[in-house]
Amino acid sequence: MKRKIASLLKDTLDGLSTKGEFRGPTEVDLTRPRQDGHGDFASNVALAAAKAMGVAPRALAERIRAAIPPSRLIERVEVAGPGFLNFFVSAGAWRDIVPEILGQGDTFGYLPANGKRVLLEFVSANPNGPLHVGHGRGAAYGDSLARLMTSAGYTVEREYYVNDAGRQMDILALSVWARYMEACGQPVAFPANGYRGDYVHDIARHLKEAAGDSLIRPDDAPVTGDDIEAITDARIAHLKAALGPLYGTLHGTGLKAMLADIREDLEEFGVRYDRWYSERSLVESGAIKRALALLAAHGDLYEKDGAHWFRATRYGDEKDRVVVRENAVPTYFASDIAYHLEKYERGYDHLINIWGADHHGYIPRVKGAVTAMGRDPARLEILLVQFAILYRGGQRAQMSTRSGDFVTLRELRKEVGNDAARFFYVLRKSEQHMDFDLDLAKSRSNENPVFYVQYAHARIVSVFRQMRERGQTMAEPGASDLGLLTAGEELALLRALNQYTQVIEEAAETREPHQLAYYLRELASLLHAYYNAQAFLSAEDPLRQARLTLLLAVRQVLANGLMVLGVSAPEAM
RNA sequence: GCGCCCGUAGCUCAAUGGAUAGAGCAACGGCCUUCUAAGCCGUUGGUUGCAGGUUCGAUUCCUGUCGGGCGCGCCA
Repeated sequence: MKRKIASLLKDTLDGLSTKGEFRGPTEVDLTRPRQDGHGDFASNVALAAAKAMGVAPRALAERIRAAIPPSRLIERVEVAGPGFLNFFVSAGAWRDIVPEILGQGDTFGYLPANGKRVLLEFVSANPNGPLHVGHGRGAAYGDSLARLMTSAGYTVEREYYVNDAGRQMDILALSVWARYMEACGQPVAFPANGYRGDYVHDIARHLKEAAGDSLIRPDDAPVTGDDIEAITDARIAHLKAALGPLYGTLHGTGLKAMLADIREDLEEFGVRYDRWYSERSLVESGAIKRALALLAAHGDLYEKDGAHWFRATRYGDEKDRVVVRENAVPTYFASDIAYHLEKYERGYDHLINIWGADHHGYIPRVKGAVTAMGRDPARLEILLVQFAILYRGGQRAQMSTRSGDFVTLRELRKEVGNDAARFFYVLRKSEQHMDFDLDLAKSRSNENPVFYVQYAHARIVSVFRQMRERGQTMAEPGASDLGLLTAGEELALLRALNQYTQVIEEAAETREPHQLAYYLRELASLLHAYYNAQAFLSAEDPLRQARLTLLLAVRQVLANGLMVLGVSAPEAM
């Protein structure tokens, strides 16, 4: 609808321009006014152009108004305020959306494919513990964005980058080994910075069942000083030497167990990945060497203090960054450079990374490396999801994977259900710090707005259930006379239905799923008001048919919108 | 200290550079012999942290300042 009005206005302005009666912006800016009396759409062209033309805004607006040709779309156009043009759309034009929705069904709201391939990488949490509620926000946001962009015409692939190569995984292995030794009746000192969660015990038990006592070794690593990190590194090195090839079994057991847990958790949450991309595979394929060679060829690598450095300051970063350590082991950053190069080589039109806000300082170096390798950094979009600050019993709750003191995503899902959790997460825009009240989120109360939207859907289904119970029937939707829909609530609903496609498009382009969540709440609100104000089944026949047809369209849009957010549309509550 | 994000009603949050800044929850008053009351209708609630600037017009853009979060590893 907006597009139709905009083109009508644009044609008018073009006409005036050729007659020399208008000079101004060629792009037509059309907005939806907040206030009822200001029409359905408003344009500020007269305000914007008046100064340059040296005329009064209202007078110019009046001239434009007079030049707008009559159209069945428009009931009237008013000049208001300082010089706004307010368009009032005719009821008939609004009603056209109903057959369109019913004709397209589940695919209503899908924009034509735009041929663009997008890679969306999100969550990518280290597999050294279960996902917690902080990861849940990234998961809900990323998956909703993927669905949203799919609906907006993109071809989207979801990817999870598995950090299976680093020191953190060695620390998990060491932690599992310590618990394993305990389980074998040979307790050893638990690493000071090890992972203390219960899941480590579980993995250790499974390891004992599978490997018996074959991994028992004396805990006699030479330990000196009081540097916790150094002690841990020494123990890891010692354990690797003591276990030999069996270290791979230990490491692999921890990794596999955590990955399986994360994968199952996400799938139950409605998030399915197209690819789980292993960091280790980059080491093994030589991709890291290749990426570093590219940087070197570009003159952006140098040696200092026995390490290899990327000249990140050349690309706007605060300092240069190490890519190969003194001990010849590449850093995580080196893997990431190779990973991004590989993403570019796969030929996507656009790359999106969703990161936790704590990684924002990492952006300049990654973009810098990409630029240095001759790739266009503009094609890499990094979206940050702010932390959720957790409150439990009115107190801030600490979240630490190390200590094992955290609320898992699985626990939250079990308490509130997937629907409530997903909706709750995407109701806040991602860059907003979010206060997550666990007691509120876990209480299955009507304070959770997802029920409000789902109830609207269930209510409509229920009307049709009642209809059948009363022995009434509904004719083909196309046969009803929608012209009978003249009540205020009906026009409000029709207007809202006309907005849906626009909401999808804007939410996708701005990467803001919360826009859709708010829209659905608004649509649900209009439905509830309609429900309370008008009778459907007891209305006279032609009117009843028209109203039921409208309800079908509303139900369809609610269902489609909820689907994009990964939330179910229940038939009954 | 430097950098990034945020600051809007009692609480949690919206608001595409536009007109009188909106919802939900909380509080208060109404609405179930008729399609689900997880609902509806109404009332109360604001110096958009503060001070400047740009603009016909600023919650939105710019500068400064205060407050909160995060980052500034040869961790990932």
